[in-house]
Amino acid sequence: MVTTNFSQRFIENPHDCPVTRAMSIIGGKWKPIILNCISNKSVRFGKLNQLIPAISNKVLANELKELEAYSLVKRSEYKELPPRVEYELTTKGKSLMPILHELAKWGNTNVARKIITEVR
Amino acid sequence: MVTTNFSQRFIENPHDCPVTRAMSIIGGKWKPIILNCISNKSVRFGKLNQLIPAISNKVLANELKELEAYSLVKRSEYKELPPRVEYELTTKGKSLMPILHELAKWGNTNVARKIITEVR
DNA sequence: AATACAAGTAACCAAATGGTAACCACTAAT
DNA sequence: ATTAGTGGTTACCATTTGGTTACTTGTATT
Repeated sequence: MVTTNFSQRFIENPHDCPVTRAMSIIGGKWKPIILNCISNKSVRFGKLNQLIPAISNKVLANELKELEAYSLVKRSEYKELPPRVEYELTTKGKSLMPILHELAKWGNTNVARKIITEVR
Repeated sequence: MVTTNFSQRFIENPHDCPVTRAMSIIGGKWKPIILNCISNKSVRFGKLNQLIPAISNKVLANELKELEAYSLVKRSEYKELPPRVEYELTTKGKSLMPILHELAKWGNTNVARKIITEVR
């Protein structure tokens, strides 16, 4: 049985640790940001690129593909002209919302703000 | 005013987004795992290396230094022989516990387990 | 005299990640 | 004929991150 507290447990296989599992799935530089952007509604590729201007379309495409492979995100292609592709959270993806919510909450604290402005 | 929901907001500066702030502080490959390991009690350097065997001591030392610079972790050096150094969460560091908790909770779900075993 | 322990550091190298710019397909509008 | 819009892909390169091994410091033990 695997528990949540690993403070004193030797982890032979890194993936026996739930935090390691979670981080290896959504721990990329951009994944939580992307997930957050599509957490309310489906969003088009181009719109995501606008919402996250610092990401290149190559990386955005890669990250979305990965999230789709994990079935956390659903890609819907509409055969229109010009083409339209929408991304949204699947039910599995929505199970990440408590994490995203806590991340956003903490990221809004003064602790986080100060670290960004003073240390980084 | 900065809100938590950015679905339709253009983010000129990435750090205007709370999720981006949070990820740029604790988003490293090892940081949440380290924080999780010291979340209950102070832990020695060598013990951390045992708890997270996949991390090299160079990287562990670097990550701890960064977390210390952010005042999320406190380093206590005991002038004994052989030397003893203990790491623990500061009050600020403890404010991360809801995130760590949600990460661990999600990492324990079947959704996460299946992604690890089937996709990665 | 050599070895061990703990907590690192230094030098060096390998791999992963990220970024840039150009390009493609399709059709409509100019 | 060219340009525009959308959602990418490809090739190439730069940066970041991570890993390995050896070394250090100081005392105690063998």
